Amino acid sequence: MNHEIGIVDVAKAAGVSIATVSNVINGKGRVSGETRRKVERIIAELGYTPNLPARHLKTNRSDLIGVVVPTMQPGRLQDNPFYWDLLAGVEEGARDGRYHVILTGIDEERETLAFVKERRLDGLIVVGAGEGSPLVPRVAALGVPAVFIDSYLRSPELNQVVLDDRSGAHAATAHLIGLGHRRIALLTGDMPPEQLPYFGVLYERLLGYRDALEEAGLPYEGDLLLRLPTSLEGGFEAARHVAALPDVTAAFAFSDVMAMGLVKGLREQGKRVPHDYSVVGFDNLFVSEYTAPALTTVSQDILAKGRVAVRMLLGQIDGVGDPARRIVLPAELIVRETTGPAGAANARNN
Amino acid sequence: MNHEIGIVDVAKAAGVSIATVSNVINGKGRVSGETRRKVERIIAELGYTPNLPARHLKTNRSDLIGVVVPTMQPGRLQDNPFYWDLLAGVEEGARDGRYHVILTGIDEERETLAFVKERRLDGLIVVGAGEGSPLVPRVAALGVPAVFIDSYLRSPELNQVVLDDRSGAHAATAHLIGLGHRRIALLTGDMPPEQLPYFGVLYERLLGYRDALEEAGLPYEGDLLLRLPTSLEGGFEAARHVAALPDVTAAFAFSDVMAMGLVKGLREQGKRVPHDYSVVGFDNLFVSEYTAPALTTVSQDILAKGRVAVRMLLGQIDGVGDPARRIVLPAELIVRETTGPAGAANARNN
DNA sequence: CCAATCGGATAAAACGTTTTATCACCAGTA
DNA sequence: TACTGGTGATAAAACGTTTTATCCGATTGG
Repeated sequence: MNHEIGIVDVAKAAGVSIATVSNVINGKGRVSGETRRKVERIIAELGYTPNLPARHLKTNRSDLIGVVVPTMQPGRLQDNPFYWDLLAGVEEGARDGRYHVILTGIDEERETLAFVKERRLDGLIVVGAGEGSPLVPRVAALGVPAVFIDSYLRSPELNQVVLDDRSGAHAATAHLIGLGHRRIALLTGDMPPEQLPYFGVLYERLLGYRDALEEAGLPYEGDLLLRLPTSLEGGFEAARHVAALPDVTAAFAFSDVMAMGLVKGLREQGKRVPHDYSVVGFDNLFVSEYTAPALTTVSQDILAKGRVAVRMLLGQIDGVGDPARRIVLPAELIVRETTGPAGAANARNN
Repeated sequence: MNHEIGIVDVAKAAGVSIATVSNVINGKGRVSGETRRKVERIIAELGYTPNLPARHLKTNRSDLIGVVVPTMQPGRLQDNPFYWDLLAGVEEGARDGRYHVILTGIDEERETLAFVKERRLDGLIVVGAGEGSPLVPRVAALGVPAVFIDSYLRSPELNQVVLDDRSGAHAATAHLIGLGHRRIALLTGDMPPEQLPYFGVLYERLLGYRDALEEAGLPYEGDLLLRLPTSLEGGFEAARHVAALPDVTAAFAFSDVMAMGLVKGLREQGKRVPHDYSVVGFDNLFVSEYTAPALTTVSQDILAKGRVAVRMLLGQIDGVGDPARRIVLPAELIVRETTGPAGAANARNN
C-alpha cells in the first residue's frame, strides 16, 4: 500500500479528472478559479510531486541542458580554475528557467554524444572546441540547440559566445609599448603554428598582439614567439628563453598561470619583475591580484560568460531569440605591479 | 513519416517481439546467441538509440546522481578553485557506471530539494554541509542514497568522506614547532567560536593544532586565534594583527588563499617571509607552488575525494557496499619556502 | 427560436519502455 | 505414455504523464 501518489490520486481526491489536474499544474487549458484553487489545495495536502520522467516521455523533452567540457584537450588552459565560474553562471541561469545542468567531460576522439539523444537533452553548451575539433560537426549534426563558448567558429550557423580576445591582447601589448618596451616576448602555448587557428582564442590574442605592434610601427618578429605548454611549468621554463632573447624587456603570456610561472622562473634567474622584465598575463584569476608582485593582466568576467551563454541557449530552445549569432564580451586590461617602464634595468646597468 | 525509431521498429525489423529486443538490450532474460546477434545487427543498422525517459518512467530511476554545492555558504572557502577538481572526480566515476552528473548550487535556507524526488535521482553527493546545516536532515529525509563530503557529521547513519584534517593540521603545527616557533597565530576563519564545530573541517584543524601544541608542552592561547574571513582579503587583513602579537613568529592559515593574503599583507608591513614570519597554508592549490615564496601547505587530493565519494555512492545505490561509514583520506604536509627556523629575525635584531 | 460561440471539464489515446505470466517445444525420466 | 524441467520467446499489462477530441450547458447573435 506504499504507493507513490500521482496525478490520479490528486484527481480522485479533488473530484476532478486527471486532465484538469494536469491543466492546473501546467497552467494550460481552461479551468475555473474555483477548481484551480481546490486542486492546488489538494496537491499541497497530499504533498504531490510530479514524476518528471513520465512527463518527459510524453513531451519528448528533458528540461536538461548539457555542458560539455574537454577532459584533457591539449592546448587548453586545463589547470585553470576557470571552468567552475563558467559552470556557476550556466547553472544559475538554467535554474531560473527550471532547467537543470548535466555535466560531462568528453574525450574528443571517442565520445559519441549518444547521451544527448538518449536523454533527450534540450540543449547543449560546448566549451572550448576549436574550429578543427571533430566535436563541432558532431554537435551540429545532433540537431539540438547548442551554443559554443570560446570557439571562434567560422560557420555563421552556430551560436557562439566569446571574449574579445583580440582587443584584450591589443590593450595588453599597447600598454607595454606605451611603457617603452620594444621587443615583447609572447608565450602562446605549445600547439604547432599551423594549428594555431584551430585554437581560436589563442589565435585572436596573437592577432591583437600584432595589431598593437603594427599600430606602433614595430616589427612582428617570429623569434619572439615561445611555444611552450600553457601551464605553470611551461611559463616557468619560458623564463630561460626569455632571458636569452636579446633586448627583450617584456613578455605577454596568454594565460595567468603561464605568467605566474614566468615570473617565478625569471626570479630564479636573478631577474626582477618589473624592474628587469615586465610581464602581462591573461584571465585575471582570483589569485592574480595576490601574487607578488600583483599581476598585470587582461580580465574577463567568466561568470557572465556562462550566464550569457545559457540565456542564449534558452532563447534558442524556446524558439525566440535570433537565429544565430556570435556574442562578444568585453575584455579589460588591469594594470598592477608586474609592468613598469622599460629601461629601468638599462639605466641601472649604464 | 518522420518518426523516431523505437524498440518496436527494431522488433518488427528483426521479426521478434519487443520483449526480446528489450532483453538483448539489457542482457536480462534468456535469448539465444543467434537471435541476439540478429537483433544487435538490426539495432546497429537502424541506428536505434533507447529513449531513456521512457525507461526511467518504467524503472523509477534516472541514472542520474546529483551533486549539491553551497552557492554562497558563509565560511566556505568559496573562492577556491576547489570544486572543479572534486566535480571532475565525481563525473569521471559516474560516467564509468553509465550515470550522469547533475549539478546544482543550492540556497541553504530556501532550497526544497524537490528536484531530487521529481527527477527520481538515484543518489546525492552533498558538499560542505556542516553538522548544523538544515540541509543534512533534509537530505536524510529524502530516503535517497547520499554521501557527504567534508561534513564531519556525528550521525553514524550517514556516508561521509573527509580529509584527515586533524592530522594535517597537526603535521603543519608540529613542523613549525620543530623549527623553533613557540607562539603560532591561527587564521581560522570568521565564524563565531560557538559555531566552529558546525564547520567540521575547520574545527578538526583546530584540534590538530591543539594536539601539536600539547604534545610539545606548549600552551594553547586563545588570543592567537584570528577570526577573519577565509578569503584572500581576510588573510591580508590578518597581517596587521599578526604583526601586533608579541613574540609571534609564525602563522598557520586554514586555507591557502588566506595564507597567500597573509604573506602579501606581511610584506606590505615590511616583514619578510620566512625570515621574519613563517607561514603555512592548507589545501595545496595548484598555484601554491608558484607563489613567491612558494607556500608550505597541507596537501589534499581533491580529485581522489570526488572519486572515492562517487564510488561509495554507487555502492550504496547498488545495494552492495557497507551500510554506512566515514572514509578518511590522508593529508600530507608539503614543505616549501614560506617556513624557516624561528629566531632568524631575532638574531638579526640583536 | 435556432445556430453559433464559448467556458469548463473530461474520456481515452498515446508516449517507449520493462516485466510478469504464459506458452510452445523438446529432452530426459519415471 | 505421462510427467518434469529447462530453454527461448511472446502477449499484454503496466509506468504517470500530456493532449486531442468531445461533450455539456449557458450565453450570445441573428
